[in-house]
Amino acid sequence: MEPPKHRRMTTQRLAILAAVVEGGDHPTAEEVHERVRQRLPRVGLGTVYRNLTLLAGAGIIRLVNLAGEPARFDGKTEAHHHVRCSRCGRIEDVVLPAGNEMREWVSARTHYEVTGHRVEFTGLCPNCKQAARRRT
Amino acid sequence: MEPPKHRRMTTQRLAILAAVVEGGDHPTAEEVHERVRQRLPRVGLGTVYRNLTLLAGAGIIRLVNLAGEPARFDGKTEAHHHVRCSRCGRIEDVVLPAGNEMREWVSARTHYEVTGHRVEFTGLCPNCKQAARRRT
DNA sequence: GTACATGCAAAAAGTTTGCCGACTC
DNA sequence: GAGTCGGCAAACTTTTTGCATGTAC
Repeated sequence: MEPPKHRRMTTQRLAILAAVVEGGDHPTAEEVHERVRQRLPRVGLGTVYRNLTLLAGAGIIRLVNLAGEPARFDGKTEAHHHVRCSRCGRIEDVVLPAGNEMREWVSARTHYEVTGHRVEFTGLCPNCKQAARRRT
Repeated sequence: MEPPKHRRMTTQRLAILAAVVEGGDHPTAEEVHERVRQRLPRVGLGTVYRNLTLLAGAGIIRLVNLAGEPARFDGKTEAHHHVRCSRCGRIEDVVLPAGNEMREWVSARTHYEVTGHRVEFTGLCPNCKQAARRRT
């Protein structure tokens, strides 16, 4: 369970990183796999998953992970959210304003017809706050 | 692909509905299965999925479907969002205010230490807006 | 040379589906 | 009695993992 001490920059890892960053989109692991295989045909899907997870853990790429579909990866690590088309599944970036009327704002900005949004908060519940305090 | 014309209220369907509504929590399909099997031991997981999907489609329960975990179901159908503990996975309800400072507000209201939130918009992209118009 | 990384294949986890007999209306 | 529904098991999709070999440092 110990994380590795040193990272090695292998051909595969570099190609996987490039496939996510240079695409400028939000590929699934499977899509990354296809792209990488055009240059390195022997790369396995397991390797793709391992490296995407590792790169996301290092903060080099972002795990998008929208609900109800396979995970996607994003070369842009700055804070931003996403619009997803409920019909074709297409995903685009959205930078939220601080203020109100978010749906209208997003709709005007992206030319999507925004029909819904989901907000999900994460954090520590009261029990876990205590538990974390004890262990620190 | 045609949906059934008439719904029948079977013992199993009723028990599955009860397991979600009476629990007052956010069970996964597997958890619903366990609860139902205490009274009806021969119920299969497939039946549970079929009925949860059907009930959610009819708007009787809600599919929660947080990112990165198995789908969950919610007996409360009014508009509300969720806080999830990133440590133990516990999920609670949150009703959002219209205004700003959402994270602080959620934190004060739920006693969670809110460390992150995700916002995901859904709708129709420009292409699909046109396509939908054509078909209507 | 040593640890980390890859390839391959098997397995795990979550969900869907096909078939046929059973039950609801 | 017609048509929906449930039980069971198989299949499917996405992701993880074990193991022997390969490779960056």
